[in-house]
Amino acid sequence: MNTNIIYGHVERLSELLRLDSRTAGLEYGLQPVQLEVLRYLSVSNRFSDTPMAVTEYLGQTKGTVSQTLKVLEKKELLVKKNDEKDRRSTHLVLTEQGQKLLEEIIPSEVFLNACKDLTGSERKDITAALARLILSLLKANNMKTFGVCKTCRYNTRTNTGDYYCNLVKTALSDYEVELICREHQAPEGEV
Amino acid sequence: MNTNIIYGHVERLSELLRLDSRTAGLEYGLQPVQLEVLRYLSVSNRFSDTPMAVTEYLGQTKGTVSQTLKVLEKKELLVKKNDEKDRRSTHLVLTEQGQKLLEEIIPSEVFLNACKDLTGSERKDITAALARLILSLLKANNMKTFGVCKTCRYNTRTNTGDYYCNLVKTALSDYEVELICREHQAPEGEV
DNA sequence: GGATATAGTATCGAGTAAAAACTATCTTGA
DNA sequence: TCAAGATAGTTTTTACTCGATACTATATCC
Repeated sequence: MNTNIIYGHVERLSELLRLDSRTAGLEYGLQPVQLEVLRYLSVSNRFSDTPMAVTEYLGQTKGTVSQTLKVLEKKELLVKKNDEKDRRSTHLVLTEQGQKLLEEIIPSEVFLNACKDLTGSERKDITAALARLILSLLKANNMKTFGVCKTCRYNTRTNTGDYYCNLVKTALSDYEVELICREHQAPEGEV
Repeated sequence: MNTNIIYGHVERLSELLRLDSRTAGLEYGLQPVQLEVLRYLSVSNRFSDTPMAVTEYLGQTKGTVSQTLKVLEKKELLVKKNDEKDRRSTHLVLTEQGQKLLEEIIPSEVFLNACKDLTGSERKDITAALARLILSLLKANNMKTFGVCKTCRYNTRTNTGDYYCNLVKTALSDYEVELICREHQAPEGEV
């Protein structure tokens, strides 16, 4: 029964966000999914900024995602850059305009007002609760966690203190370890 | 900044639920919104089971909702009954088939598995956190709370112990006070 | 070096959602 | 009391989402 209540709440919250997102994107002619893609790309690292990564993130089909990206490209909110090593693959980079638009629209005025209504400890609780639920859902869906490198089991530090990814065998900058990676794996033992 | 993280989490959760809902409804040819309408109607009271109430709940336009309802009616998951007093108004009643379908599909297997992963206290925390966030969002959107009569300021008890709504001036059964009402108002002081 | 896997695109069809125009009924106020 | 306006709901049109399917191009694996 408890589960039913949680489901109901998540459904309600989901609908409210969709409404908010739809309204926020409206004046720029952007759909909820398009905003979501922009937000994802703004925080994804260089191994995770491809159409296929977006596809996995959204859980949609690649054809659908391809369409969405085409629209965003046409609106000049992102550009496609060929991968130098793998010529099948393209990287999606937000344009300055795209980055700016995203910062303007999200979070929306309404969402910010809603958060103002919360105390600091409420925000902390809510953040933790959401993260916990998302993790369980991802696990149940056999979906990847899309966490940032800093929290990944593959991330290590060299004796000079630099970050190094053991999966792709590459050094990562202080900036990069804060970005989302499609290969992210929680440390063993955690969930 | 905290706010940005919350927004991101809600967006992610929202996308995951949508995916779940889409998958769950797929084999019955039902869309996420349609499931949402069915779920709402299954827990709404006799003042809140009209197309207009659904419209308010979803935050969509009445034309859109009218389309959705038409589909559900055609699938024989609900029937429309004329209001006896106000002939403009119709009540939406789930058919046995509709009720059964809803119970079968929602929450989905995947969602249930995700919840199994949570401890009792985690569930409690998550439920509370979601409720808190939803309330703030509704407030910021100037939307109604859609709570159950039992928690409404208009709900009172007569000296015989029966429930009575001071807004619509009607007695309510023990069953009815557990249903959602579109006129729901939190007691004064609470948010 | 040929089979297979992977990244991505193009097209089509079913469905969502808003906007605007419409009907029917109810309420209100001069 | 009856005309004006408010309310409940439908229909039509248009733009967009998303999945399915079929397609091209490149990479990988025996």
